[in-house]
Amino acid sequence: MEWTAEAIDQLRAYWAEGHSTAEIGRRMGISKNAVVGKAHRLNLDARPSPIRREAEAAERPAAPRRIASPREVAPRRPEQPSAVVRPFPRASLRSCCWPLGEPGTPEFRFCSAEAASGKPYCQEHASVAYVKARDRREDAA
DNA sequence: CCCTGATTCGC
DNA sequence: GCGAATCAGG
Repeated sequence: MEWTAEAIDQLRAYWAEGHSTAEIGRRMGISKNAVVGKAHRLNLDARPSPIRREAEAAERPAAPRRIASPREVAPRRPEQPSAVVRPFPRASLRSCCWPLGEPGTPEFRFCSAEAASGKPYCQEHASVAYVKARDRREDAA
């Protein structure tokens, strides 16, 4: 591509009109790379780029930015969340989550009896939930 | 897979 | 200086 003054004017005009690099390339019969390359060299206003170069961004920050004061700053302990919001106060007091009724109906609820220790179900439902493999044959799929 | 723009680098 | 190749996001 011979960048005559006319060609450069045309590029500037299209660029100023906000055409995409590919569109300018189409109109001028050149590649969009030629357009973007020339635009870059002419220091035309950069378009919002869709990309963000991780490689550069990741390499650069090695440059230490000295903004902190020379004085040493007391180590700041991150504030500990004082209370984690838990749906249940204590694992040991968990209530049975065996479903009762038809899901989606107003009657649907969970058993809510006190769960057997370490299990999500109360004693009664745990006995239903946990079946010895040997006794399960007739229920199997 | 289409689009976008930016950067790189051999020419 | 040029622009294809490549990258990276939509």
